[in-house]
Amino acid sequence: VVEDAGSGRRSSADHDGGASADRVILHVDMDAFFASVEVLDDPALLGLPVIVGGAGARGVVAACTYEARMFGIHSAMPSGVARRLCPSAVFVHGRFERYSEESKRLHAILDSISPLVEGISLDEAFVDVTGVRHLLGDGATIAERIRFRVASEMRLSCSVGVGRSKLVAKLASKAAKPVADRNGVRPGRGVVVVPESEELEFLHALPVQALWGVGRATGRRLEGLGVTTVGDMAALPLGTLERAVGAAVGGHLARLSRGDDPRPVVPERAAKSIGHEETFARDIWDRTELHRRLAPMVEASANALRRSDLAARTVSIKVRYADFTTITRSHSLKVPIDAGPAVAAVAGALLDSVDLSLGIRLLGVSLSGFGQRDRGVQLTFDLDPERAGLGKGDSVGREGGAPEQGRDPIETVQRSWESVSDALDAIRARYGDSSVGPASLVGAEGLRIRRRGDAQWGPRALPGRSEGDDRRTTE
DNA sequence: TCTGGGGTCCTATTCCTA
DNA sequence: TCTGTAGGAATAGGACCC
Repeated sequence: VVEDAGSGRRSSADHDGGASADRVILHVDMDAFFASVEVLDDPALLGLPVIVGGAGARGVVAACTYEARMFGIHSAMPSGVARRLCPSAVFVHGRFERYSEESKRLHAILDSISPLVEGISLDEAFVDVTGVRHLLGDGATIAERIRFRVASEMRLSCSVGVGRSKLVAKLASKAAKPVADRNGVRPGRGVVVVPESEELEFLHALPVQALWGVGRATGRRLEGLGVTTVGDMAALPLGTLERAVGAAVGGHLARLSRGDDPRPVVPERAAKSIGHEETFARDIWDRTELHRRLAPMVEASANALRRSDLAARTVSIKVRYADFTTITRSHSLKVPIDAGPAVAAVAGALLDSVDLSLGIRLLGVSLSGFGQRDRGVQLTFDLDPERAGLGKGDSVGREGGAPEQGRDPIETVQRSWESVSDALDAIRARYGDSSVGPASLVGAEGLRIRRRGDAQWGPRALPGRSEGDDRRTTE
């Protein structure tokens, strides 16, 4: 492991360019993670078909137990379909915070194994163990050790794939998982090791959809070429593949199909965007109402931005119409912003440019184009306050000093709210999220600042019904 | 069957500027 | 000053992942 002097970041590519034949990468994947945590916390659920996700008409399945999978239920399936397939299923609205806790425990275990751990989501991670084999044994031994520790310390189960690359490790962990179908649940192997000598045989037998990057659209296009397995793809001329799916994706897939995947395990990836979005229980046509729904998402996003010590140049909104067509509108500023009112001004203007006549099903806001927060004093060459655009008697705060004249109005909003935002953050850090915030966010139950995962799996209430509050529901 | 919320990455087009 | 061009940035959409 080599420390990169520039970024201070380490990665497994530093060994020898990443393509080494003796790399050993583990992919650790928790089994039915969210659902397993729910069963862990409520043993009465043991052995039942449990679905974590939105129970409302517009909800989807986030995770489910293997007992639910026996009915054909899987993640991302509309909840209505899941309920039809298994009317006796127990729906549980997920608890993001709780899963985050368990995820931290998983990462603590993995971090104690190797410094090269790359989290993919709450429930999976890559671990490069190339450099720790002399201490802990070969890949299979380390994989078994991880499974043992997850079982004994977390009382949960996981599957581990071992291979020379991320691609193979990931597919191997999938092969290690339990399988559920109409005939019942068959336990998985737990650990699957794919040695280099068996790599191509293992890969080529898989359907193309198994490859990371091949979803429904790409899968259909490949099927048009008669390509259904990874082996078919490896046999396809590169030009044909590139014409079918584009140069970048085509080249990438061609390499993967030959087992060529030098991507390193990179700990601590920096975020590139932060945002919130919400599907409404009923479509909304009213512009004022949409602005009202946008406000908490903007406030939460700006808040998250500042917590990460970032500011964003680009503000985007996303609108999904009743017919499911989705559009985005974005605006980039000269100066990065992080104050809620500045973001609100841009997002609000973008929303005003959108036609609402079809009815809006989903609204979201996203911030990107990150730069560091700039709280320094903006110097001006013009020291005469009159000519610098500052009226006589204007008080100049620590962020003041730059001329207001010619400045982007959004930048003016940003500058004037910076101190307030800092004060809000300080108060929230000390007294909690609901201690202070914009008056526009005060609702029936007081002030509530949104957090990631608050609206994870769709609106809770079914259209036409009152808001349901029980976390657990069955029909 | 009717589709969530958090993201990343790629591509095509348009706009701006040198 | 006008025009053509090329490259980069901005914008929008779409595919994909968990």
